[in-house]
Amino acid sequence: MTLKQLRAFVAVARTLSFAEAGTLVHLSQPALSLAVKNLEESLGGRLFQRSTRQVSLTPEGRAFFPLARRLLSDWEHAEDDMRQRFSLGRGRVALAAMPTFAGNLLPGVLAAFRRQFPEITIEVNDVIAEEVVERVTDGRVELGISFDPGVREDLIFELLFEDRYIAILPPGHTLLQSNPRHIDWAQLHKEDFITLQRPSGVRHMLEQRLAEAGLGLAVAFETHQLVTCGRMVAEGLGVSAVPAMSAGQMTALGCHCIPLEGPVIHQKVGVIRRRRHELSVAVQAMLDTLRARYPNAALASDQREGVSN
Amino acid sequence: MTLKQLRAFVAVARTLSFAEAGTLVHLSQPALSLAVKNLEESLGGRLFQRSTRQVSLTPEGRAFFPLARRLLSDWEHAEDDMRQRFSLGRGRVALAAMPTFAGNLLPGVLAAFRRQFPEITIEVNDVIAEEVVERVTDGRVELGISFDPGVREDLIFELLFEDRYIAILPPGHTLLQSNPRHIDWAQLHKEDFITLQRPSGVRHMLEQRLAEAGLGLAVAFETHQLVTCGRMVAEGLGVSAVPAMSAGQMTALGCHCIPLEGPVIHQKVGVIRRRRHELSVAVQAMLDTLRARYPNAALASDQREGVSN
DNA sequence: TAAAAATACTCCATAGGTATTTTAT
DNA sequence: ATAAAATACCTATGGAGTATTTTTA
Repeated sequence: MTLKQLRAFVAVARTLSFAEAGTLVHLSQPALSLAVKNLEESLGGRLFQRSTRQVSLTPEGRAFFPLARRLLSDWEHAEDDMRQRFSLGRGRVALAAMPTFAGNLLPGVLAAFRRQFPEITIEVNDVIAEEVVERVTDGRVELGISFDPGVREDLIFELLFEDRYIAILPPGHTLLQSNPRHIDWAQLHKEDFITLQRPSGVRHMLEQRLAEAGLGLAVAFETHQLVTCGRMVAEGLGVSAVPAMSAGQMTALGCHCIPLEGPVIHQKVGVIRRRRHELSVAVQAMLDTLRARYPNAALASDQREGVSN
Repeated sequence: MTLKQLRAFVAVARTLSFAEAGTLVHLSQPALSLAVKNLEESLGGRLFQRSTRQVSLTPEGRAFFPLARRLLSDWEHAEDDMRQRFSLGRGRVALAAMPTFAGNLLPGVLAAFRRQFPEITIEVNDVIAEEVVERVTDGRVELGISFDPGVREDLIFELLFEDRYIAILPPGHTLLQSNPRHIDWAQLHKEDFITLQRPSGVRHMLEQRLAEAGLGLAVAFETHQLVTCGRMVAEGLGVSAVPAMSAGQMTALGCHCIPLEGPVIHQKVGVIRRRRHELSVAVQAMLDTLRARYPNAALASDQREGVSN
């Protein structure tokens, strides 16, 4: 039993005429005759009762007809589904992003992506940096956006941009009166400091870097959410240091943002994926969207990738 | 997308090796390579991520795998189902039979049939003669067993046997004292007569024939069921005339059976089917079983069929 | 007698095999 | 260096077309 035989059978069963069925399937009448004949031989019995003047289904043919139609339609659906996936007419992107990115920059990325590929469903896992890495590692998501997890045999990290810390202060704060272009960590220490509680990728990263610079944090308040922290600063409860990528959000909350130096703390933010695991077409498209959004990082990451592969 | 390509894909996806998959599908490794390559081209993307040293599924391939397996298994089930039908390994016989036949001779026929084809399901419609004809005519059953419906453009009647009426009397009845080989209708009329109520094929046929012979029925009792009639006779309430094919049943009920003459009333009992409608393989087998059971009628009915076709 | 299916015959596409090359570990 | 997939090339099967025959209403 072959596909062509099945198509031939269905066409003849619909039209009850070999010649007419031929035009339907774009085949000659003898081709249909042969196809049906071979199908009948392969199944071991007649499907049509036919004279040169009339064609009708046998009881077996009648039983086979709905079955055959179903087989063909399932076949075509499956084929279509796969073609759609490959042509980005459908598909799914599962990604994880750390909250600072997910809440600030990701929405813009997703909007751009969705404009281009409206049929692709997107699942965003808004989890802390460590969890992002974990979810990529065990395959729950194909893509992660987080800090550089360091050299890992099983992962590829591709830099998108280097983030840095900025200070957030209440508008009109004394430190701002001289209208400085930046302020130092040392200056910030004299103020009530609000920070994020552990376990937070941001907090962890921050402490590590400050320790390297010989500085510690004198913490007045701790919060769980960056939003809360921002609001507390805006209300004049203290000052804080947050990743630059959340500057927009902080300003919106009523904070004043200003670059932090002495030292400038950089952290690599990029895309993490599994090594030796091909990305689905949809996820590849998402990765391309991300790259297009952060073209300045392209050179560095390309080199990095070249080495790793 | 072709069947062979799908089989190739599934084989490779199972083994994750083109060479090994080859042995599974009885194909050479290059054949598999080509098949998968063509499938990928037809779908518009890669299904496997492969180097010469290792083969793994792409995300799309992983999504396609269960789909492909399902398509193949549905395909094979459908094929199998049809082959089974044709080889009588499965199938269905829907037939209608008038009660006298259904209750007396049919069980033996069905037992023989079932011994030979245990996988065929049988649906018996135990309905009066007229209803048998109707159910065959409108296609609710493929086969009917009843009286000859007469010349019909849309039906074929094939004689199985000629039934005749027999008298049933209580054991030790006066008519039996001379131990006769047969008795006459006229003799029966002097007794209390028990008959079947209208509408019954048997009763109808009987009255028609008696009227032709110039006889009427003086009915003492009427019943709906042949069994009731038999039991009433056995209890000495009267006598009756029933089709010979129910002789076994009547004897079992305690009646004495004896041929009825003056006149001998014959009625053709046979198989009715639709003209110009092929029988399913299963029903054809049932028809053959019936013919084998009544070989004496074969000659006559073959002639009849020769004329009618 | 005419219309439609079956058959005959030819040709070409493609699937499959063998031999060989390429590639990654 | 080796094992496995890809490629090259050839052959043969079978599917599709045209022309023709057969059949039945």
